[in-house]
Amino acid sequence: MSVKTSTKARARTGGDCCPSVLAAPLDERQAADLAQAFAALGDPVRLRLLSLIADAGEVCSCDLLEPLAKAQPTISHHTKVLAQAGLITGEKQGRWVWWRVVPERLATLRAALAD
Amino acid sequence: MSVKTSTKARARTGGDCCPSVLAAPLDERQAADLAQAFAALGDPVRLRLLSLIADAGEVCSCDLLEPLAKAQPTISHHTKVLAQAGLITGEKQGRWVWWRVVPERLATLRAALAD
DNA sequence: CGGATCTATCGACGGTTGTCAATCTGGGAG
DNA sequence: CTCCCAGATTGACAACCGTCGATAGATCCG
Repeated sequence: MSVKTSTKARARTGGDCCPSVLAAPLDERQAADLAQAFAALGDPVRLRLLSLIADAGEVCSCDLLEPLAKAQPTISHHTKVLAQAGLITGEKQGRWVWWRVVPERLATLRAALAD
Repeated sequence: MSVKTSTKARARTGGDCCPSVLAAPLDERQAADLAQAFAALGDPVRLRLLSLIADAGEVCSCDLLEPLAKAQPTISHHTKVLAQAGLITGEKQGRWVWWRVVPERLATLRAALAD
């Protein structure tokens, strides 16, 4: 199976770098990676969370509690999911954690939806 | 709060047409709509299913059973989820249902990940 | 009509997920 | 050192999700 997919897929998608859903059938590995990222976006609270971080540039978790109206462990859970999907990154400074979006990861997902 | 967000958001996103996660904080409605679509993409089997449909242009469900190695009700379930998210559309012809992708919906999601 | 085929629906089962109260950790502030 | 605060972790619970066997509906063929 590797022979069949490699030639076709590489020619159209450029290999494993940035697979596209539309260009050629995904193998299990690519599908699993992309699915994890899309699943992270598949929750309204996380989407708004990401949106708030993007809008502010840098946000500490404490600033997210009020606009999202969720308990602190819930916010912590969601930031963890987004971070594990590579969509945000957190830098600890003193007592606070400063969250920022990872534009490259978003670009990867955008590319996956394009041909 | 409606005053604050309406002016800002409309100016940067063009209203409810094609909201962007990065441009301005999403309201609950936009977040819920986008989250449903991204959640539909958040499963490896559905991603590969979408990929197969896109690659073939038009596919009947029976051609999806073998490459995905899933039972027929499972395939039917996944096509339903993708269709409800607006990502694919099915046209019944005789005994078969021909599935096609909806490029406009994918474009909406791509726009949501851009600024 | 009767049998065959494609698809959708139902019911059930196990696993995952979103949520929060309670608790733990670690880094300032006094 | 002690207290306080930001954040992570744990445990628990309900809700949801992916999967499949069984079944039902629809359509074609002989």
